[in-house]
Amino acid sequence: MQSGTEAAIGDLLEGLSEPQREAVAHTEGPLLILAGPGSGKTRVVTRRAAHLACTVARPSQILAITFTNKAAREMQERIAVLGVAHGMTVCTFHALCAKLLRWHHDRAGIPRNFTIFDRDDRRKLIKKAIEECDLSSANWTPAVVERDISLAKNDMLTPDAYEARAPGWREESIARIYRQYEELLSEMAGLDFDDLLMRMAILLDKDDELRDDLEDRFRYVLIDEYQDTNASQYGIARRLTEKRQNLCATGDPDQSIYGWRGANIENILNFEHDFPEAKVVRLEQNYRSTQRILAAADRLITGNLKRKEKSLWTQNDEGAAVRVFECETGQTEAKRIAEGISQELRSGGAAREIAVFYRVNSLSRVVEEALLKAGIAYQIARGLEFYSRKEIKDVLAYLRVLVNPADEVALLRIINTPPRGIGATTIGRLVERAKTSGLSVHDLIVSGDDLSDLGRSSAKVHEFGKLLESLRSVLNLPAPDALTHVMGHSGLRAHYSETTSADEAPAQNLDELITASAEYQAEHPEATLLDWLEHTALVADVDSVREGTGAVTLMTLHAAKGLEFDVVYIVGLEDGLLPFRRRDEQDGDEEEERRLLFVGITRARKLLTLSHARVRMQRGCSERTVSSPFLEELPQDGVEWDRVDISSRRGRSDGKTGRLPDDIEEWSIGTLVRHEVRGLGQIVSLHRGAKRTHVTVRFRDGSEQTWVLEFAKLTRVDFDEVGDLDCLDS
DNA sequence: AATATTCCCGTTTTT
DNA sequence: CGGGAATATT
Repeated sequence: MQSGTEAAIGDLLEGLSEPQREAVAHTEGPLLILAGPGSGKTRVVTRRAAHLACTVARPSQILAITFTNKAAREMQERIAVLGVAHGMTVCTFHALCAKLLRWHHDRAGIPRNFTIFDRDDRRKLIKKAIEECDLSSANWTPAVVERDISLAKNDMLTPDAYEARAPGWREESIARIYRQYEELLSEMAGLDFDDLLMRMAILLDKDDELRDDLEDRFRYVLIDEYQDTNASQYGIARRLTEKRQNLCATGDPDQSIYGWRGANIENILNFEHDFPEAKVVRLEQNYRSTQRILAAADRLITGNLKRKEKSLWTQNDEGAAVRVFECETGQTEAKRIAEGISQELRSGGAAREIAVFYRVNSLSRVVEEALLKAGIAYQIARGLEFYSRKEIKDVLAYLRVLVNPADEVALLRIINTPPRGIGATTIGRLVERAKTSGLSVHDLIVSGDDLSDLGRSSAKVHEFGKLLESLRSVLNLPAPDALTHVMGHSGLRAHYSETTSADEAPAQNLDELITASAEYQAEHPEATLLDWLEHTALVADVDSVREGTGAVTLMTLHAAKGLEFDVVYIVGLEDGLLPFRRRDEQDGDEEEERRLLFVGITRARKLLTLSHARVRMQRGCSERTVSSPFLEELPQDGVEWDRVDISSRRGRSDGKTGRLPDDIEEWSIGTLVRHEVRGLGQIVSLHRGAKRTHVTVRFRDGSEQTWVLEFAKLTRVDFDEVGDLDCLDS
């Protein structure tokens, strides 16, 4: 910051386009950077942070907030290269809130040792809340209730506010469950993901002194992916920058893809209204993709009404045509992609520069199988998979209980893991007893007083209590040592080693967890066990994507945001899948789906391939598909349609997708039919609509399924044929 | 109480 | 198809 500063500042402004330079050089006051894909946003943002640190601020006064740990890490690294990172705070919203809430727990009115409840924990607790409200979880699906509560929290609605906003029979019940759930959380000193944000937003709202302190501490705030902020995050952003208005928001309305998580695209659209003094910079030149890829993206996104007009342009080459593969099944689709990738690799392409994106995780399977068969190495962006493994959650649950004894979800997980003779009835009694006595289950167990009514089990429970006591000492150890100790003394290590012959993965995963914690400890020497535990709760899928692994990357379209690859495949461009639509056909947000595809397309630098299958197998049955309307929104020029394997398809070859209408006469209730996958069945109902006929078939196992007749893979079966089929089937 | 078996249900997308 | 829960078995 002293000598050579002039030169350093000069360097930071070097080699930038005019709008980029403007953004980097901006210091005081609100700034909105509308950054199209591949427009060098990260470059601008990191340089601007460095520039601030060289001119008007100390690094410690700069706060940069991202949505994923990966983005935070990358930003930190790229600022470090510029030589000024030290002391800057770069982290995710969730990590920031967790830290601040821990630090200011007394002001927030929560215990210092709160634990973060993940999705599974939350679901268990919601289930419990539903039961305690005397509602049936058959009618009140935990998943649905969970979604509603999460959305309410993202909008910063308390149960009362939620109920007041949309009064009704359903809302009343949800609000009751919500209240009960909050009660349970607070008893257990737990916060879910949404709480981290909402509590922080509320705290900043009401605690002037704290807000003042934080505003003085963080004088320059930068928020990445502003289009994905929800009400809580927006509240935090506003409150943290009230005094100085030094908020720099970067984002792109066309890449807003988290509406389902409560993100409000209006936050970025209204930025200039919120900050009338705001300077707005548009980064529209694309440095990433070929002309043809960019043209496809640009043409597609024009279909959206809710957006800020942007004209994307590039000086890059025209490039190869965008390809559209039409395939017969998901399997042939995957096979063709594997072939394409093989070819790419043979001609010298690097595997790490190739990616496959899909709308839903379940589509990864077919692709994986095809890549495996073709001998192509791949990595999947699923960090969560590791942390959601049984053995890993078991160990972490021990630590959670040690840190926060009130954490009943974790306690019930480990009370009989590994098996120690404490069964369901005993656990039920303990929980009941805790409820009536007002003690936590943990205290009940550890206090050791008369548990004699538990009979033979009381000794085992007592023993478990002693185990917990003896493990307490690990709280002061570094994470790797604590883990080793807990794994050894709890019997988990032995438990998972015994089963080695069948499956050795669990034992290996335990080792891997120790390694991971050691890595973390090395990176953060000051960190406590609690810090590490918090860290494990806040990892995301994308965070696990490593660079330079020499493997093809597979991930969801959501996870792909912010990344780029030379070669990109996007699979499953089928109506209902992309754009995704729920089964109960209340249409989703088509504009958001379009943006999602836009995000996917714009990840590609050189070669883009979109594909769809005419028959898609999902949850065990194959169904006919309709190709995505988005495909028709692509430009005519520069897009090459490839329907090469269509000739190999079975059945009609007249090009019609459904049966002729007069055919329908032959289908009625009682008709015997055969389905490709499910076998023999009988039509039990038939509903004729204007365009489509819905048919419900009951199979021999008693199950029923409904299809659109025109698309169903059903064939009529004659009575005399049935005898034979019967023999075959039985 | 622990293990083996069947059955039932479902999901976008994620911090 | 696959995971988790209810159910059957030892």
